[in-house]
Amino acid sequence: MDSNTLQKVTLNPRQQEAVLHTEGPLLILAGAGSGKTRVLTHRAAYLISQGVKPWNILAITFTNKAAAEMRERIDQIVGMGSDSIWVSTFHSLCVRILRRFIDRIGFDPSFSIYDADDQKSVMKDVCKKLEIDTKLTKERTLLAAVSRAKDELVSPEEMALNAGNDFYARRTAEAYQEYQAQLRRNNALDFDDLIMKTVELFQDCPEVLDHYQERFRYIMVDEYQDTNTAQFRLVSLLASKYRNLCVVGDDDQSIYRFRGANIRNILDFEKVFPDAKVIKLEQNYRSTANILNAANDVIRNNAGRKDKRLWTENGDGAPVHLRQFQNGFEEAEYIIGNIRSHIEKGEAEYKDHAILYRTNAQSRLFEEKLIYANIPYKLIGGVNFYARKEIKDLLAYLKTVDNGRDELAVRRIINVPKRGIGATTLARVSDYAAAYGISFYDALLRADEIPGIGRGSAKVLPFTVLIQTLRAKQGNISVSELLEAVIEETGYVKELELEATEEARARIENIDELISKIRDYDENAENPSLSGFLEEVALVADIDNLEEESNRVVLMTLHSAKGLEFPYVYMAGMEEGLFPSYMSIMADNPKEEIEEERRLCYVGITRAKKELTLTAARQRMIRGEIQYNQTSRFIREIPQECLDEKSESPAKRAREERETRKEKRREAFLEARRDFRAKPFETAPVTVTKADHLEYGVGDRVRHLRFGEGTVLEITEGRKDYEVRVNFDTAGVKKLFASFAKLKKI
DNA sequence: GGTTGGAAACTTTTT
DNA sequence: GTTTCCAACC
Repeated sequence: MDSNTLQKVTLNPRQQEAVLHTEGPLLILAGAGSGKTRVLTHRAAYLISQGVKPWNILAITFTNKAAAEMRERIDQIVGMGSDSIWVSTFHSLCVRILRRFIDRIGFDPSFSIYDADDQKSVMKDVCKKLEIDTKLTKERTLLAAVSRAKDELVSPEEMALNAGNDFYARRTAEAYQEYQAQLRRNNALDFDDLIMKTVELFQDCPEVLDHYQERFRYIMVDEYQDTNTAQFRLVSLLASKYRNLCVVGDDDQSIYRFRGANIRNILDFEKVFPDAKVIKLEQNYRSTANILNAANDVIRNNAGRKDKRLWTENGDGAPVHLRQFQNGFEEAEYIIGNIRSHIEKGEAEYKDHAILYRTNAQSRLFEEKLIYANIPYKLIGGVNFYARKEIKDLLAYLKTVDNGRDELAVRRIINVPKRGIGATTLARVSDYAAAYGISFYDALLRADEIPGIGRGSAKVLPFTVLIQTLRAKQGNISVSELLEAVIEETGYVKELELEATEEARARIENIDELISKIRDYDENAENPSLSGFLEEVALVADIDNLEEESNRVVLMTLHSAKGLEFPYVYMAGMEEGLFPSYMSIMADNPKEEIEEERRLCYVGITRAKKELTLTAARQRMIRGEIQYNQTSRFIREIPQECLDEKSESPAKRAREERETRKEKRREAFLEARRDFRAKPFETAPVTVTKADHLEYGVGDRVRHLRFGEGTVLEITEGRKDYEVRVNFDTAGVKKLFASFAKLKKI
């Protein structure tokens, strides 16, 4: 590709400039919807056309999903050699580097990666050991302090020095130190360590740094506004030799300050790299003018931002809709009704709609209403699939097989299933391990030598025999066979089958999904290995599972929505105290915190392509208490002329009716949700699974979640699904799709 | 050593 | 309203 062909691929002048500027530092300030991924991918293609070797290019993103997307788009325009370009998230890049070189800084390359749950267990242990009263100082607070320190590349020793005579600061530093010691004993790193240790490695081993500097001569960083100090240092170290660093970001979309993102990284880029070229992309290709004006006028209220204003050649479009309701139920009902009317009129598909909210807790109401309305949806966020108990249990077996020093994993499963090994026995084992300087698991292997264990050792034996057998098999069998062996030997699924509750069934389904995920891994990974699989698992985020092909309404937090776009966007819960959150209003530095909330609002608004609807409720149940909230200040910041405001009439349904039905519905909801939720690892992009047969036929009596009982009038077989016509006793005749309706024969 | 019930805490966002 | 934790019981 030369600069002439570049003209043909419809890049605007600013975008072209960014693509053509290949040498030296470059800051691209890319407003929402301004085509930055386009620029990045074309830039990669242009670099290669100029003779740059594909393997000398590194592109860093924050999520696997973004990385996969960029990879795909680069493949499309680059063709040959594109797969040698490294497109990676910060975390997987670091893991890859550390697996190869971490022994240089005294770690074992087979380290485990600890998630938030694991971190909490470790910190709990630390508090016990240091006699920190967790009623006064929460593990969470300590972990947050540790995380912040790591984001800022502050070591435990430095933290101790900085603490001076402040008692709490000193205790925190002690906890940090002990926490690191425990991780090291378990041969584990937490998320923040992945970045910090890589920086440490680069600083301590110039030859390793040089190796990667030579490797990555051209570096691009996406979502630069979300980098923290450690990530910034990492990138600067890598780029310091050839100085070909291109960062793309939008200071107005910086929404991860709470996670350590340092907005100064983008605001001060030109100070750190005085020779940096700065290019602003302000033309928006995504939204209508009304939506854009709303966004511009909201964000304008923030101080200390880079000056820019998005514009578009698109038409005004519909006004931004604003609706206020009596409560959250009506809000949800309205939104779902609105979505349904788009579908019925044939204006849009399910997947064209996204419902965005501030907190995960708000999703439940929408889920309920969507189920009743027979609308397929995909929920992003909440409890991560890999954080579920059953999944963590099984993974802990695999981790124990993989890394015997991961004491946390061993302790997690030593009594799963129940083996009758008590706290006393475990304490003795622990003491023994400490006394002989061996790992917890190795101490278990010598259980019969441990004094004071008595019968305990007989109980430990079957466990160690199981693990040893699995270890012997490892290498000869695939990862999925290993997991199946674990399930078989432990009787994990059998036990759940015996329980026969709704919850147990859901757990079994999750396990089935884990099995298919591992099979998928075995078949598709380049070099499938147990450690490789565990690593992949540790680094996925829920958003990575959002498949564009699947036709479902999407539910997620405003944070998760960054980088996505939808024709119809609903921002729910636009209330003071909820959004902006109570926490931000009451913070020590409310100005800054509210500015962050405002950026979040800006992100939400700019997700919409065609129509944006803002909703609020006058009263809302929060933690079982009713709260009365005013509409969000952000609504008031939107100019009247882009708004179309209507107040909706009170609820049609009586409240008492809700109360009496509540219990029944809860059960039904839990059951339906289990079937309804999109499977995290659906391999085929089908949206419905047509059943082999239906358990009911014409003339049968059936029950529907919302419509109650009725008689089946007709069943027609479509290509993808059965269409069932039912005459409901109270609701009349309805046409339903079998896979969504979940009709039960009675 | 395991089970159970009730109190307490929790909710801002997550790679 | 839901989840987590802990003490008292079996």
